[in-house]
Amino acid sequence: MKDREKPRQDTLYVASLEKGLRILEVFSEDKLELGLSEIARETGLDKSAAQRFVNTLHQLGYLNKNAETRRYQPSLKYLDMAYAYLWSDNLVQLAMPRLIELSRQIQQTINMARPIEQEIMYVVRIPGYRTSYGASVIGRRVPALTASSGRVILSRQDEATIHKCVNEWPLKQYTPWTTMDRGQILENILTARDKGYCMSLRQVLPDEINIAAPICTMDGTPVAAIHCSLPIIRWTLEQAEAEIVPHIVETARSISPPRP
Amino acid sequence: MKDREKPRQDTLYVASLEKGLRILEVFSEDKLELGLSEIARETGLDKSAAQRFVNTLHQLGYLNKNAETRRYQPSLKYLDMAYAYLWSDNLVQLAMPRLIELSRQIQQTINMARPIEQEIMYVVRIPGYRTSYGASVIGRRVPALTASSGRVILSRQDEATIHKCVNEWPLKQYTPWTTMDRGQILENILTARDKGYCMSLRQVLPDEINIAAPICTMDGTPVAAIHCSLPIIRWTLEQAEAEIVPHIVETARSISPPRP
DNA sequence: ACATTTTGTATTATATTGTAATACAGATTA
DNA sequence: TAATCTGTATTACAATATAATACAAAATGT
Repeated sequence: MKDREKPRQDTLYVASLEKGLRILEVFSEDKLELGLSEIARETGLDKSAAQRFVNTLHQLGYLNKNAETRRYQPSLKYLDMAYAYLWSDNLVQLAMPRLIELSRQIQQTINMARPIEQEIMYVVRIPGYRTSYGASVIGRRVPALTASSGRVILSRQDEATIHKCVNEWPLKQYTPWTTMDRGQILENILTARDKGYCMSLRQVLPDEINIAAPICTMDGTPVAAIHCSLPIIRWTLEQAEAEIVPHIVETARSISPPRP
Repeated sequence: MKDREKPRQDTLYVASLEKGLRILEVFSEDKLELGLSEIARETGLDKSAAQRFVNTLHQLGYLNKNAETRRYQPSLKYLDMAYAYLWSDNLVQLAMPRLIELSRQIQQTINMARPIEQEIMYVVRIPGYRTSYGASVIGRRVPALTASSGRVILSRQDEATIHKCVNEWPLKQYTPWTTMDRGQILENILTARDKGYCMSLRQVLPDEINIAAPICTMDGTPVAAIHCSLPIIRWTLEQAEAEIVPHIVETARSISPPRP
């Protein structure tokens, strides 16, 4: 916790709330269950502060306490937030029936993602046959430059923005084949811009082909993307292009949000 | 906001955190976008407090602000919580591949739910053909007595508990056919106890048959349930019993968690 | 089995932090 | 056009959250 962002020394800023939320946020894929000291360490709070905030969150029902180990875990209450979000995002609401229909048509895993900062986040996941657990969980973030959805969203920005982002945004190596060369990524994005969809190979999961198409508002601003995952052993790029791409592109096109 | 629960006048309790979380929680199915005054009204906070907390949540990125209307909405950050929860719940992790396999086998909507207080909450939803939006969103809560999953979970409690819950827990009328008679509900639960699964008709959605089976720990404690939804126009109870029930029951049985 | 460290819990005096009152401006409505 | 209803900004004040303790209970290593 070296570089603490100071969030404005404002009288309208409630620091206690931030600290409490830092604790809620600390739980993640590799921090599933934490003790008081670990929480203090990970959040940069001192022991007393951690004690008070964890206590509060426990009393409010956000953290479950394992009586034996005295360690804490996120509770079901975390999902209340997901529910609130999913209802308030009318793009998701609009898209859902079409995504279900699409998954039925092509019988493959379908995802919808939205850009957030320099990443994309999965907001809808309809698992196909043999979907891995990680690939079926909503809320997952992947660097925009690595995910086909992120690339296809970027491809709808103006060229200056594209170059800037390709050069500056973070990358993450998920598989031995994840492209770490920014030149290649740029090429992939420019191809996507011309074709209207993005195809990528083994970027996040080792055995997958991904095909993504953008969802834009009326004025052309990209606000989301849908993509499907194909097992690489059963599909060639040509097959995918012929049989899958038209469905993805058409479904994405059919989802034009009422409001940006 | 008449009956405010006082959460213990404890020096280890941070009231500011609670107030901030009250704001995060206020957004829901019918409160999708709120202005400052509305938030103040709904949470019982005064205008100044609402101002400070909303401001903080906005700066932290939890609330998106519509610049024109000056109203607030839950942001994508809400889904970070869902991600953290879903990874920390190893029952969900264990169940997911089997639920996917099940949905492939019977080609119907599959859900998994967990009990929380007097309700059940959907934690996994695998949509089938023509699934409505509300039926595909995780985090949804339904009174345990109304949902087939809730009833089948209750059916694994001891008889005294069953009677107590059936008499005291809340009901909610979702359709004209939702059972509001507690005697009938008790009967349904006792049948479920004997048969090992629960079948219910038009309880939450008007055109659905539901079949639920419990997931229990090694010592028999019910901790979750899975259930499927069948369109009532295409299935009779007899068909469902013959073709669907064995799959649901077997899948539920096969999911025995490593830890309670 | 023991000593040692780490972790969780409880209590306090202190001032920092959040508070509520107020005022004003921009929207919205009548 | 007047009258509300909003959102925003600024203040002096004190209640609230704070960090420093100390102790107990586990976990760890020898």
